[in-house]
Amino acid sequence: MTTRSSTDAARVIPEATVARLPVYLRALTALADNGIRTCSSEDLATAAGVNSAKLRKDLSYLGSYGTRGVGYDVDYLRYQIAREIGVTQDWPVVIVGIGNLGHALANYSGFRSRGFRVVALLDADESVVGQSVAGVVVRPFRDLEEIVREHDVAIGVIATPAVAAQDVADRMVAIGITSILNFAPAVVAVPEGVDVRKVDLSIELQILAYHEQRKANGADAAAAVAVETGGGAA
Amino acid sequence: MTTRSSTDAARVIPEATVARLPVYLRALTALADNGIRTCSSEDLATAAGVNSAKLRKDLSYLGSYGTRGVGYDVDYLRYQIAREIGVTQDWPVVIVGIGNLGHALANYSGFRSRGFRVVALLDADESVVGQSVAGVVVRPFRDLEEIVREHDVAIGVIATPAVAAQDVADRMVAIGITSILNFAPAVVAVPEGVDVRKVDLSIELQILAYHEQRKANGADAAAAVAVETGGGAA
DNA sequence: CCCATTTTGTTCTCGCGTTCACAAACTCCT
DNA sequence: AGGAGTTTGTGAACGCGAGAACAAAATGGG
Ligand SMILES: NC(=O)c1ccc[n+]([C@@H]2O[C@H](COP(=O)([O-])OP(=O)(O)OC[C@H]3O[C@@H](n4cnc5c(N)ncnc54)[C@H](O)[C@@H]3O)[C@@H](O)[C@H]2O)c1
Ligand SMILES: NC(=O)c1ccc[n+]([C@@H]2O[C@H](COP(=O)([O-])OP(=O)(O)OC[C@H]3O[C@@H](n4cnc5c(N)ncnc54)[C@H](O)[C@@H]3O)[C@@H](O)[C@H]2O)c1
Repeated sequence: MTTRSSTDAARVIPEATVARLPVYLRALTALADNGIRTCSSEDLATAAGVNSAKLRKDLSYLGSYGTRGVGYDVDYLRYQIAREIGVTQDWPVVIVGIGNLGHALANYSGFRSRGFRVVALLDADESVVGQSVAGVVVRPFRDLEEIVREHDVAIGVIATPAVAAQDVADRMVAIGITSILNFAPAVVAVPEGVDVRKVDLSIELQILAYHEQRKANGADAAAAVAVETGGGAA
Repeated sequence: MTTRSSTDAARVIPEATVARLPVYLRALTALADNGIRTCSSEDLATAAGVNSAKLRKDLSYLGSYGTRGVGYDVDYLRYQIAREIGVTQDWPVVIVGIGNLGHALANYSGFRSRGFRVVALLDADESVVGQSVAGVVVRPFRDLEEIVREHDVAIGVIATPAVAAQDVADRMVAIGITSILNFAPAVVAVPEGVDVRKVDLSIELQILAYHEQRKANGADAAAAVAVETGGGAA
């Protein structure tokens, strides 16, 4: 009824699983680097920091790539996960906003090794444009459309101040970018069909602070109770 | 029965809600900056990028800080959320690994304005130690204990290469740090009672790549079907 | 060749989070 | 004062994800 290959029939991978596949991929790469050719779900789960039942369930959404009684072939599974995620070829990426963070991102070697290729660095500030960062010359933001068309870019990274984030996102969307990674602490609205993921340092720290405060309060309360009951640990 | 204040009686805030409180806090700050003194759950939900039912339910875990028929007082709610998260005072933070990313973090002004204060920058590389970054002199990693004791630091940030992450984390935990924000692409194991949060650029990009690939495949499949059925949209 | 052992793939159950829908509570206008 | 109009706070239904538990499949030894 369609020309689809049998491998993608009705496969809907849960979002929670999709978010873990890259972790498994990284763990498998680490195992391979250590010369390990086969591993059990237990081994891989430990390396990835999850429990083995969850790991097996996640992998089962991709297909049956293990061998019962044996485990998984590291290289084979690695390839299958990479194929599923879509990082067997490199994705071209543009970074907009070459300030403190943009510089760090441009210098990040992990991009290339994990399925991405920075094809351009863009900034609106004329004093930044023309600088060479990590061997790439920063180009003016207005060149975005030309670059996106030339390299068929689908993924854009926003590393501008928060006030500029929505404008940059709007421009990206208008030009045809359909996936955005946003480092600016701002909610960006995009039309249906465009994915936005947010990386927010302050939020992460504030979540830690919340739990830290609870730990302190809990300790206080426990101490208070201990005093009241006259109880003392051994 | 205890000396606890009435405000923390049996309040267990769901983790998903905790993760959104910082977003609400930021949205409220933005509203306040625009001179808005009161807002409805609908307004705030829009600013925070969530739906209003979820927002109200989240806020209800903190208490009843709104007024029916009116909405929320922006400053009052902002204070209540900040108090709940624990960012009414600043948390001292140390950053370990002053490379590309560490530099960007050290220069990030958003720390200070959101409840955190960088008390030290640390690195194991002697050629980095002594450099002044964002007005702070980088100190040798071995000074960690002294600094943590002096400033009563509970939160540490890891921005070292992946291979060093576990060692750094172990050292932090040994010294008494109980919350870690890890930027290195590595799973770090910590004892119970220590919180670790991970920020991983590559994982975020790979998740985007997965959906991007699906969009492409979906379009292909739709096109294939269109061809097969002889169907053509207007 | 058969059986014990290992390890996967899957089913089932439980709990959490999201969303809907509405009663309660407040304001403002007449 | 009373009623119309708003908006909050929450009870209930639903769906998804986590984890336990087990059947199916492969290996290797006797
Ligand atoms: N530095 C960090 O470690 C860090 C951490 C977390 C979040 N962030 C966030 O990341 C973003 C960037 O941070 P930063 O420290 O690099 O800021 P920055 O001010 O150093 O750099 C921002 C860059 O964006 C450029 N820019 C501004 N408006 C633009 C536009 N409309 N189009 C294109 N480029 C534009 C500026 O010219 C500048 O070069 C900010 O939103 C910040 O809140 C930074
Ligand atoms: N640069 C980025 O934009 C980026 C993005 C995502 C993730 N990361 C990750 O963040 C981490 C840092 O990235 P980077 O580009 O800044 O790397 P980098 O190599 O520039 O900096 C790492 C720093 O850590 C120091 N270091 C190494 N071992 C240490 C130890 N045991 N104790 C203390 N300090 C030590 C090094 O001296 C160096 O200064 C890496 O794990 C990287 O994968 C970086």
